[in-house]
Amino acid sequence: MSKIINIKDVAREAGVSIATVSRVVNKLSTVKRSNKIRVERAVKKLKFTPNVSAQRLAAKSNNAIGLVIPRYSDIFHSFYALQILQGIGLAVERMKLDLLLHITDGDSFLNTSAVEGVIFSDIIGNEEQVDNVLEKDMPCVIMNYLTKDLPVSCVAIDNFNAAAKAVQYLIKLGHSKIATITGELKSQVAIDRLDGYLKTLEKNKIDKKKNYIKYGDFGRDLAIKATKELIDSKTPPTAIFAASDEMAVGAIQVLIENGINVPHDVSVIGFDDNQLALGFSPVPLTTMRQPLHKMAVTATETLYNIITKKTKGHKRIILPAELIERSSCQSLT
Amino acid sequence: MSKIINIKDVAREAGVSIATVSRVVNKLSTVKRSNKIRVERAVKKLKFTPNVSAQRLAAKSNNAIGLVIPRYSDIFHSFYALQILQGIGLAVERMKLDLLLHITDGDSFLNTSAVEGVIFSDIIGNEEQVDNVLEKDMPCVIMNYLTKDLPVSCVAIDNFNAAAKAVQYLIKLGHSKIATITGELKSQVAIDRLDGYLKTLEKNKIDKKKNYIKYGDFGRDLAIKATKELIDSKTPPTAIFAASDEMAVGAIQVLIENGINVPHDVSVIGFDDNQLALGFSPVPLTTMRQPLHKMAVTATETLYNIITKKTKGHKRIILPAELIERSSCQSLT
DNA sequence: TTGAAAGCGCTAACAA
DNA sequence: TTGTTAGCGCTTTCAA
Repeated sequence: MSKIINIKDVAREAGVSIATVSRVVNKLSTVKRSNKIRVERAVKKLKFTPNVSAQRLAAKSNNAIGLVIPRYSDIFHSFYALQILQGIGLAVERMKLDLLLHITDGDSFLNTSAVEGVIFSDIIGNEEQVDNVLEKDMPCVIMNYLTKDLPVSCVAIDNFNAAAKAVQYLIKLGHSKIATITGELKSQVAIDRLDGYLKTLEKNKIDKKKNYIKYGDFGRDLAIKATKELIDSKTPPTAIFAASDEMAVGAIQVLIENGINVPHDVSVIGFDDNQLALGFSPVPLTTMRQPLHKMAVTATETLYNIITKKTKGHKRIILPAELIERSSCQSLT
Repeated sequence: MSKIINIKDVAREAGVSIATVSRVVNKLSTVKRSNKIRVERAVKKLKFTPNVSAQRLAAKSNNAIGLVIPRYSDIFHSFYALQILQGIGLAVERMKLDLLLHITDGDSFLNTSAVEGVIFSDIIGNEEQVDNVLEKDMPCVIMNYLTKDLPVSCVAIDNFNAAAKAVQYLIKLGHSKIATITGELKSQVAIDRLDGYLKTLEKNKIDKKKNYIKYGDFGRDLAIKATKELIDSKTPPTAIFAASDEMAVGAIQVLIENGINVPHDVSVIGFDDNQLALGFSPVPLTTMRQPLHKMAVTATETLYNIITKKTKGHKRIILPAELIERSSCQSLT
C-alpha cells in the first residue's frame, strides 16, 4: 500500500494547517475561498482519503450502521433478503453511511463498537442479539416484526389488513367458498395473514370451514399438497388465498394440471409480488404487493433519525400492502 | 449510550495497567495467569468491548473487508448474489473479519480506508472502481471474471469446461441434434458456455447448425421464445443445453405444453443448480452445479491471504462445475 | 512479566 | 478565518 498520505501531508502541500484541511474535508464553511481551493487541489493531487478509523475515534461517531440478517436459505426469504438488502444499500449510500453486514445463525454477534446503530432484518433467531444491543442503549430497529414487549422501533408490513384486503377482494368478486394456504405459522407474518383471512370471512358472515384452511410454510411443496386436498374435497373452493406467491404459483400449477381453469373455475390470489415466483406462473398472478423496498428505506431512515436524535423514544411504523390485479382472479359467474 | 467503558476502566477495575489489559484482550501470552484472570473478570463485569476504531487506528489494520455488489435486479443474479453473500458472510465470520457491503450502480465508491481489501462480486459496471482500488495497491479479488489485462486475483467458475461436460453428457446419451440457448452474451460467463458447447460439438465431429443456437439472456422469456422456434423447425433437436436453469425450466414448460415429453422426446440440461428455479420445474432438472458457495469462500480466503501477505502477486483460481443428474435427460432410444 | 509513554490520524475547543 | 493543541481509545515499543 505505497505511502499512505495523511492530513499532514495535505496540509504541507497546501501550505495550511491540518485544522484547515479538516475543515475543508468536512465541508465546514468557515474557510477562505482561496485556501479551500488550495486544499482541494492538494487533496486531489495527493489522492488523499481520510482515515475513517481516526475520524471515528476523534469524532466519536462512526457513521456506520450494522445490518443483521439470519442465514436463511429458503426461497421466500431469498427474495425478501435481497429486496431488503437493495433497499438498505440504496438508503445507506444516499446518507453516506457505511453498512456493516452480519449474516448469522444467531450464534455470532455483530461488532457493535463498529457501528452507531443496527437494523435487524428479522428477529427470528436473533432475540439474544437484540437484547444485547438494547442493553447498550444502542439505536436499533427491527424489521417485519412488531414487538409488544421490547422498547424498540419496528418497521413492518400490515399483514393483517393486507390479507383482509385480499380476501375482501375475492368476496367482492362473488366468492364465498374461499380457501387459504397459510405460511409457516411460527412467524408473526403468517399468523397475521391467516388472521386477516379469518376476520374478513367473519365480518362478511361467511362460514369458516376448517378444511378450507390448509397449513403451509410459504414454500411450494406444502402448497401443492394442500391444493390437491382442496381439489379432492367434496366442496372444492372457488377461490384460494395463498400467503405467498410461491405457494400461489404452486397451487395454480396443480389446478391446471388437473384440468381446472384459472381463473375461470378457481381464482387464486398470492402475497408478496415476488418477482422470483411470478415469472413461473402459468397465469399472471394477482397478488398483494409488499412494499419491501420502502420498508428497508424506512427502517434505515428511522434508525438514522434515532442516531441523530431527531427521533426520541421508539416508533412503530406499519406499511400498507397494495393489491396488484392481474389475471388469476375473476368474478364468479 | 449509557457510559461507554474503555480500557482504562478495565485496567482500574483489574488493578493493572492498560497495557496488560490490551495484552489479555489480544491474547498475547506474556501475561501472568493471575493477572490474566483478573482482567478477564473485569472485562466480563464491565462488559467491555474494545473500540474498533481505536484498535484499527493504533494497530494500523482494520480487520475489515469490503464487498462490492452491482445493483442487479434480475433473477439470475438474485440467486447468484445471495449465494455469494452467504458464502462470504460465513467465511468472514470464521475469520473474524468485518464485512462492509457496498451495493452500487458503479456511480459510488466503497470507502476504501475502512477496509483492508475488497472483493468485487462481479466486474460489470465497476471497472472504474477496480482501477481505483488497484491504484492504491489495495488487496483485491474479482469474482466470476477472469481478467487477462488486470494484475489482480480472480476466482471464477470454469464455464467453458462445464458447458463442454454438459454437452458431452448429452452426446454420450446418444444425442447429436443438440441445441443451445445462450445467456446474455455481453457476459464472459455466457460466452464461455457457448464456446464450450461449440467446441464439444466440433470435437465430436457433430455439425454445428446455426438454427440450433438460440440467443437468450439467462431469463425465461427469451428461452420460451427460443424453445418455440426450436419446436417449429424442420429438424427439431432431441436435446437442449440451456445456459441457465431458469431458461431450462422455461424450455421444459414450453415443451410439455406442446405435448412433447421431457425427457422421453427431448432431453434438457440446465446450468447453475439454481434452487430458485429448480422448484418450478415440471421435471427434476439435470444441470451443471456451480460451486457458488465455494467460490465465495475461496475469494474471501484468497483476499485474506493477500492481506496477510501469505500470497504474493495475484492468483487466478478456476473452480470446476459438477454434473447433477436428475431426470430431464435420457438416452436416445 | 509488567508499566510508562509515544504515537496512530483525526476532530474540535480555544485562542489569536 | 486560521492555527495550536488536547484528546479520542488503543497498540506497541522500551525500560524496568
